[in-house]
Amino acid sequence: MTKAQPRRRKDTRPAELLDAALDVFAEKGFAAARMDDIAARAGAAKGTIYLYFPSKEAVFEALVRTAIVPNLERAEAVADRHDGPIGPLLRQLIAMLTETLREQRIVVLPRLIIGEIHRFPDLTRFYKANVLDRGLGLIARMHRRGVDRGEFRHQDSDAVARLVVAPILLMAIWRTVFAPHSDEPFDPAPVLAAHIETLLRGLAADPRDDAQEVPK
Amino acid sequence: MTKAQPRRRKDTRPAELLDAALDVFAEKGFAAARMDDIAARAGAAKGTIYLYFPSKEAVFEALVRTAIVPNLERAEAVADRHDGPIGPLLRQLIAMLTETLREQRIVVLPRLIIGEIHRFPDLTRFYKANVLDRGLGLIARMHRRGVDRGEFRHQDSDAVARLVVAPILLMAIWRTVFAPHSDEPFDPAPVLAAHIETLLRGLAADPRDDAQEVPK
Amino acid sequence: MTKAQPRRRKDTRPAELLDAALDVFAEKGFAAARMDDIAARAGAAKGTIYLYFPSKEAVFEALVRTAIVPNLERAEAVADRHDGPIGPLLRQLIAMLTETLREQRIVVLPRLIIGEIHRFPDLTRFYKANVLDRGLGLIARMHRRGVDRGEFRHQDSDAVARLVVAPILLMAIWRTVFAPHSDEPFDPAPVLAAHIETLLRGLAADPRDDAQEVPK
Amino acid sequence: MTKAQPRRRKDTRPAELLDAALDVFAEKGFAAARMDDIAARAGAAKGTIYLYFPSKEAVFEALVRTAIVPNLERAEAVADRHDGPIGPLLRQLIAMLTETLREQRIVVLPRLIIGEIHRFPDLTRFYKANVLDRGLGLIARMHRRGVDRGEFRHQDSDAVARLVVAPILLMAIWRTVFAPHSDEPFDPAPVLAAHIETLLRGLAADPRDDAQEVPK
DNA sequence: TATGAATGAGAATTCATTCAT
DNA sequence: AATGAATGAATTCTCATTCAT
Repeated sequence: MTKAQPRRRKDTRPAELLDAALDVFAEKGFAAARMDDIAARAGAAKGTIYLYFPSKEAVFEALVRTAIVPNLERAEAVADRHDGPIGPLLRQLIAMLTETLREQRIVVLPRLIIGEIHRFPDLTRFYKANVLDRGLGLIARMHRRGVDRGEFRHQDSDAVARLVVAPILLMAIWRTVFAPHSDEPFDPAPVLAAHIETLLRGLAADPRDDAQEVPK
Repeated sequence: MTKAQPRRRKDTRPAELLDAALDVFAEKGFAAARMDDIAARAGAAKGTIYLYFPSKEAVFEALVRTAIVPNLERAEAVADRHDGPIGPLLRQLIAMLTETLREQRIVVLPRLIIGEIHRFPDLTRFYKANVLDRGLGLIARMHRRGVDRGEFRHQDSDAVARLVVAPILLMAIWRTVFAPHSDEPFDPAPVLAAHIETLLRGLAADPRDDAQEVPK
Repeated sequence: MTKAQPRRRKDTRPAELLDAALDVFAEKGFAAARMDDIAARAGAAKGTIYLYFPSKEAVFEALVRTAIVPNLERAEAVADRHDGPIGPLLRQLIAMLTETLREQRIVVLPRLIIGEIHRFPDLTRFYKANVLDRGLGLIARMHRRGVDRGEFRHQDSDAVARLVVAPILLMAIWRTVFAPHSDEPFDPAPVLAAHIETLLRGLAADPRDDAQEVPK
Repeated sequence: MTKAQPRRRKDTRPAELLDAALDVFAEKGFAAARMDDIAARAGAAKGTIYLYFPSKEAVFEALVRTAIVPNLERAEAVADRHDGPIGPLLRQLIAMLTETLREQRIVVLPRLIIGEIHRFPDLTRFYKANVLDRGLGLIARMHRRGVDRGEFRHQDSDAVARLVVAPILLMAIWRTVFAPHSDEPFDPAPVLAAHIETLLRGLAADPRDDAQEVPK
């Protein structure tokens, strides 16, 4: 009954569909998301999705593959350009990650990935290699640089990298899973402040160095 | 046409079924888990589940409601009994949580809950109130006690509580989601060591106090 | 959990069960009635029904077989004993049928039988032979007697018998099917009055004979 | 794995499905009718039904809502157009109803409705208001007109309306319920003749007026 | 390219029936 | 005689996928 939009630019359609898919997956999870829903939210017919993606699985994979890497590349660019003490860089990277996850659309991805990715072995490997190992590797390298500079104590840098991101990811999850069903709004600011403060003190070679204010 | 073998196990059956459900949900997620699978793994017929739980949703709810609170109560008992410096208590609580999540059966729960609980508003509220707020509250109280004793710096105790658990939960998730699809085995020990070390230094009023070894 | 009533008199149990079955079938129809419901309403356990009836079908059959014939026999007794003009006898038989169907428990039977009996070929034959043909036959014989006495016009007595019972059965159906969902209560009295009045005038050899009042 | 053959029949499909549903409901009753059966008889797949009706209940409702009203409207048109004595009109209306119910497809509806409609409260109200009250109202109005013209005796017209239809409905029920399980074929003609004859004599102000032959 | 009617495998749920106690 | 836990066949409904238009 609906007349198709005259002609959709073939090259923007996939992105529109993935955009819609993100919303629907976020709302219902992978299994409960219906292709109909995704199509409807993208203003397309169900069959149209199959012109661009061979299956529902493929939609999920494409979504995960495309949604995060660009953000990671921005972080890498910042780190590459950086010079000088590592503490402030770490603050900045944490701020970037936090900022990314503040965006309403993206914040659901950690939950979605944690909840659903285990059924996609290929995607899991891709994600681990191209997002997690790469992102954690970046932070680990920065930490190692800080150790080399005498700024940080000597610690297992790969382990430290996990400590850096854990509270931020958990806040994102909290916001999508529990905050919507809670009475009081959740304010991430104090947690973020405590995280940076505690982390940098905990990492510092001489903790006294790091009594600066939390930015943001 | 029917083969009945009533083994008169009315009182043990629910636990057996939830046990089986934990495995199946862990393996497939909520949506992909089939009642047939759960029944089969419990050595029962499909219909038997419905003698004890009115729906698949109810099985999930019962599982989440019963699986965690006992562990939390053990932690509370330890904290109640504790006297003296808080640092070692915090180490002990972290060790308990880690130990609980080391058990193969339970480790999947964080992933399962994060991935699926959003479709169960009542359960979400229950879980937030009876597990998260309660568990985080316990840690926050301990931290506050440490601040009062002059052992810890003054910080937002509710925020700190999140920092305490975040790396441990994320390790549990890592183990169920990414480790199975990875080549190298994942060793949580160094992360745990770095976590305790960094955390206690970061929290300490005088970081130098806390140069002890990680117990593990 | 319920301790069985010490010992149920074996001979009253079937009747109690059929009594319960009547209520449950009436409320839900045959297919939607659960053996559990019937047992519960009879204060027995589900398995108990199977001590007396081999199947749900058998319960229905027993119910239909036993519920009506006694009423019919009472009518036959009245007719056998009767002497004199047939008009008043017809009034009395109509009143008896009406009275039987006024009883709340029995009124549902016409609907139940009409709705469900077609799935029970044996029962259908039994019911047709032992209730319908027998009841209609009784009325037809009475009509024929009236014709012979010169009281009624000559008409097909078998056909007339159907005319006699049709409005009464339809009122019973109306009461169970439509009256419960209606705002105004349904009053069968005027229909019954009109029926007797119209019928006896319609049958009478000389209609003028039958201008008496309707008894009610 | 799937064989799709969209024959673009969106506008005729619902009617085809209801047609099939009438047959299947007639044969098995509502509860025992399987969606598979209905689909198969309509030459469609099970899922197709759900494109047009949200549930089995909805199919039944749609069937009842659409199957009868048109017939009623034809009767109203006849009555509206009618002028002159009411007796012949009544004969004609009775003949129309009889004729409608002679059609093999429709004759099952009274049984079906009586047996199953009680589980559909909305439909029951709809049916009572739009079929029964409307149809009985039509006949009652005609009767009242006959009383006004001095053609009929004074009687409760609403009650009379029920007397008019009762034998016809019961014959329809007889034909679907008992005749198929009976040895001798059931011939409605003599009952119909007796009905019209008896009724019109019974209603007539001066019964002698109505010694005409029964048509049909 | 785009559509959406049609398909049918698949899964949750129900409940008559059985039988060990 | 009575019980009620256990069974599993049966049925509704869902939705990813196909393909004629």
